[in-house]
Amino acid sequence: MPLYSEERKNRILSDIEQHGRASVQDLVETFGVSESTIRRDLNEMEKEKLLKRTHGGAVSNDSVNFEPTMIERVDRFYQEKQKIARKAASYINNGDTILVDAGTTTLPLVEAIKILKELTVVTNSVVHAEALKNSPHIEVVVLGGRLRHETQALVGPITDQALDHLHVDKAFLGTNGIDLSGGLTTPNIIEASTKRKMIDQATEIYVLADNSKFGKVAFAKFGEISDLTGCITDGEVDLSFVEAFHQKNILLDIVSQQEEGR
Amino acid sequence: MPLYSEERKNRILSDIEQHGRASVQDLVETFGVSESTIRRDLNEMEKEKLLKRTHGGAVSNDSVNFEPTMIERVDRFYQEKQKIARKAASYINNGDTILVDAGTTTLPLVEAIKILKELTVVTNSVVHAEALKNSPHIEVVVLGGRLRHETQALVGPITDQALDHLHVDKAFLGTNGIDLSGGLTTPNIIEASTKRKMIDQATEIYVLADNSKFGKVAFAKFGEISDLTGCITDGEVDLSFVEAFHQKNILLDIVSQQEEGR
DNA sequence: CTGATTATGATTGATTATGATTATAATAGA
DNA sequence: TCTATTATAATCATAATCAATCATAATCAG
Repeated sequence: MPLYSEERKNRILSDIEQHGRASVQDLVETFGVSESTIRRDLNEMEKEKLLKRTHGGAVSNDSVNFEPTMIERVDRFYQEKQKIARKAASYINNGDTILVDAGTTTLPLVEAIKILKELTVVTNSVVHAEALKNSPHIEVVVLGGRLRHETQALVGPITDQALDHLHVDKAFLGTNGIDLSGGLTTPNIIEASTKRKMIDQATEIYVLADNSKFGKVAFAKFGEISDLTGCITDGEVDLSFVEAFHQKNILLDIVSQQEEGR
Repeated sequence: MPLYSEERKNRILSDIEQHGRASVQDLVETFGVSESTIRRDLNEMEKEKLLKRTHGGAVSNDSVNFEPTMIERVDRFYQEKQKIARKAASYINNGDTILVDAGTTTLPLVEAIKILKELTVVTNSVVHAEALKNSPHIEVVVLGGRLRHETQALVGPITDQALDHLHVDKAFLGTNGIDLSGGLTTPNIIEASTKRKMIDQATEIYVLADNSKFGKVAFAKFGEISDLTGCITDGEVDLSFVEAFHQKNILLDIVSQQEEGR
């Protein structure tokens, strides 16, 4: 179902306010409309002083957006994560029940799935839940648990226990390390336990990992590569991984790294 | 059975508020009337500021500027709630494990307790958890559950089940109605169930209720006044309540209305 | 009853949203 | 710098949607 221009503009605006900027190309992909439409939207909103137009996109006009360095830091790999997230979103269908792990890599995913309907999203992240709080057509289920201040993730026995009683079609996890022998790893042992549980409770398991995670092994292991249904990443992936994934019949989806702006 | 136009308009409005949007075509099919009629309805309701018209349909006026309305709602009795919250905070000691119910009345409470140390805060609100995310000396536990978009509260079986395994020293609840015979009530039956569970799992139970809640009875009951340890409120409370609370030996803490300037 | 009012549906020319195209402008790379 | 690439505004075509209008039927007042 197509969005009305009002809705689209609202989402563009919140996207820009959240991330400081947006490119025409990304918005085209996000909303599935033409460049003309996006440009018209941006120009109209600029007239209303809601944002500032730039070549290739627009930036936030809001004085609320302090500290350009902060935006920069958050946005460091924003483009890559955005692309990975959009690709991951393409695996999701209307009516699915999905599980979205906490983490900065999966956060753009919940942004990307806002346009879907009749979706049930289970998450162990307060931030992800907040991002979906104004999407009335998406059923949001938050796993309980102890809030880890470091990662804003909910972890621990309450989380694992909540997962016990749930089963989802697809799980989308982040990881700190993905290695052929070391498997899937993360620095925190309690988060690893929760991630493991997520794998157990999902039919299909996808990992979102930018290419810097490949070949890395962190402290706590939460799964093997063979546990996966697929992995979505970007950039150059070592041939050994490509072969190993192919041999195990695991999907390896690599989004192109064509850079833009800045 | 033909609908009267008023009835149709009401249903269109609730449809839009529920789903955030509606298309002329869908409404035509839903109500079996012509496009002209639907457009007239929508235009009239737009004049009354009940919704926002778009090409092809209409979107909710609330969801478009959800943020301001939410802030507005929070701010409505902000001064009063602030005072009630500060008073409630005085019942909390370092080292306590407390439960804070979702709601606009209890939100200032978590702001007020940030200064305390060694506190464990259990909450069923994503918003409350977010407010505490940068307080590393406070252990935050989020109850899981389905996110109710209307109140941003987590409710349902997952929430209740998470509560099963917890016990807290003090619970701080909001309520929509507090009445001598009607007890404690709230409009939503699922939220009532969660509130009931909270009462069961706490040693001391406090209700935060501004004076407009007294004598009100909402749809779903979650407890009796005799369940309470105390009630913190403001303004003028009817003498019958004062006597009843005194007789049941329940604390009734009334913060004065013109305390501190502004 | 009659005439007025109201709600509705049908018709139609006008308006809007959108995508495609193209010549121009801005940017990046050599 | 100059050139290639990319983004842009301006234009046009088209399909969807709309407002305005009129006709009809139901309802209401007297």
